[in-house]
Amino acid sequence: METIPALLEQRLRAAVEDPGDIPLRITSASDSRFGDYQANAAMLLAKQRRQNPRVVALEILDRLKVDDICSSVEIAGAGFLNFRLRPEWVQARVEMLRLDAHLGVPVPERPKCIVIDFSSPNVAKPMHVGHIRSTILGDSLAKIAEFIGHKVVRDNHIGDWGTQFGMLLVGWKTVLDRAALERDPLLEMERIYKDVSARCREDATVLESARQELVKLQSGDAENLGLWREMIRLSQSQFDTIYGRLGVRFDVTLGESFYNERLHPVVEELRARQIARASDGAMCVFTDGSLPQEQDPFLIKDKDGWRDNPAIVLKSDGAANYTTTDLATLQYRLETWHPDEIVYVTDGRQQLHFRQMFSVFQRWMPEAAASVRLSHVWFGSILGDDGKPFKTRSGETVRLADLLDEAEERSFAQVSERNPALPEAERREIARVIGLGAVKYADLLPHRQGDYTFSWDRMLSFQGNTAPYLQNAYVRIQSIFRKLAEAGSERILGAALLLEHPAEVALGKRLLEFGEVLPMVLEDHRPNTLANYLYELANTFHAFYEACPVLKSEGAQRASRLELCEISARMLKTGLGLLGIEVPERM
RNA sequence: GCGCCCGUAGCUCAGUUGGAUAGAGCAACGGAUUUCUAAUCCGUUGGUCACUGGUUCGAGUCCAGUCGGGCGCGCCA
Repeated sequence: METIPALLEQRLRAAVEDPGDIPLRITSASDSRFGDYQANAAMLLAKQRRQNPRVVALEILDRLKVDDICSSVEIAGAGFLNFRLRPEWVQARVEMLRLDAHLGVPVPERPKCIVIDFSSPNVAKPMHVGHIRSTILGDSLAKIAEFIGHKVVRDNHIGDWGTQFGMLLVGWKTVLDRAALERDPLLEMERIYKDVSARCREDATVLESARQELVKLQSGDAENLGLWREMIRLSQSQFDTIYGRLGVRFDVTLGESFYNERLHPVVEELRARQIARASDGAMCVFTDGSLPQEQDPFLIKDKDGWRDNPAIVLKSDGAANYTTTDLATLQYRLETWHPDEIVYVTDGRQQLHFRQMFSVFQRWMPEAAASVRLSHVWFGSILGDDGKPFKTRSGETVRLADLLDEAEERSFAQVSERNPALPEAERREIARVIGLGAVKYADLLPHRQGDYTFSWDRMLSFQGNTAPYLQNAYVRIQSIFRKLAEAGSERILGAALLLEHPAEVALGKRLLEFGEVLPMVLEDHRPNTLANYLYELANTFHAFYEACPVLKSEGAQRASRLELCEISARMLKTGLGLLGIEVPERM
């Protein structure tokens, strides 16, 4: 189904004689007093043609044929074209929307293949609050892309290789507490890592033994490989528990180690093509001078002027590092899935790394680079009330499992207070849906590039722009349907819609906007736009709910209002689902 | 020092890619309920969009500079 702006743009295009490169865009009206949609094209055209904008607008208006869609088109202000939709046309569109399993979202002409690289926890470390944004954001983008109709590959690029395993192996062999490992494998692995890491700083012999264990692992020593696999297995099982709770799944989980045999060929190619060269015993990629100095990721300025800031692809000890791993991974993904886009969901501190990596890729495989979009989707940090990075009271990093537990506990206390009569099992389930929903929504609501302040009270509030508020809108609709069933009334399926009351028309228009919003959300990788839309939808629904009694109305009006409820519920459930948030049937 | 990001109501945040008189929520105050879940809705108060200049019909948005904050800057990822 086409969106309304798309339809109006077609009409506008037919009415403009020579648009040139002026975008004939239709946007929602900035103020509902002006109408429903507006076009600014006349002002842009007037500027280019050096004409009076209102005269240009008048010319367009003269040729514009939208009588079937709009009750009025007016010229206002400096040359705005304001479109007001016919209520009966809105009604017909909502009828179409009701039959559309895609909820008004246009189907892409050519579905893309999108690889999404997100979450990426490290083996032998507990998942902590730092992983939540990547996990939730990446999962939401994957769900949105899939819903729109693209093919999605969810790829968990876990950190399962690197120098830390030398220390972990030393710790495993010398200070491992089996009972503790049994109870909480990741906590124990973290403990032995910290233990050995601390001793390495004080004792060179420990550092040396860690180095030797690492060399043994890398050269295929059977015992160390076995222990390494055991660490991965234990870690993966903990990851799976968390992902299960969050409702997150992956299509592939290929850790860094998967790319080991591809690393040296990558370095060799870069060297052979003179993209990389030796420097201080390492292989490095330097600037090719194709960009202005300020924009060049391989240059940096200090007191003495511009100096090199190379990307290291092979360390002086002969080991490759993450730039190389990422390049090998990129090569593998191109060969395996031929994606149109690869999305990397990480925190903002890695911006320079990705700019360098993308740039090396461009120089290494220019033809492939021209056909794939590489998107570094980065996000800010989570802060505590004090404005500093979010930590526990004792100053530790917050473990993700603990955070989710606390969300459910706090939510359970709320639900129990409000609805003590419900059986405990049901209160637990409601608390799970609300608690996890609140955490996810709080994370997805702010613009992802800013830091945001974590607050239990705010995210769990039933007032304002929160998950519980949105879930409540859905629950109220379900309550209507429950009452209907209890009264033994039959719902007339597929009854005609009658949008008469202004609140009904407003709700209809709002429902039709979903299809406009969702493609933008994916294009900009910004689920917060969807969150804001859903809030507006819930708000508009509540206004309808107040103004238009459903069960107390009669006949065709009642049947129509029930249909509006049904579509609203479906859209709320689907929309929240795309944010990874479930809805309860009662709360 | 250089780069990236941020600075919008007392607080937490939006702002449809340059549009019309800058919007929500919380907090404060005032209304609406024999309820379809008031877990809601309606209203009032609250602004030098950090500052200065520039670009143009038009700037919170783009450009330059200043102030303030976060992050990053050769062998961690």
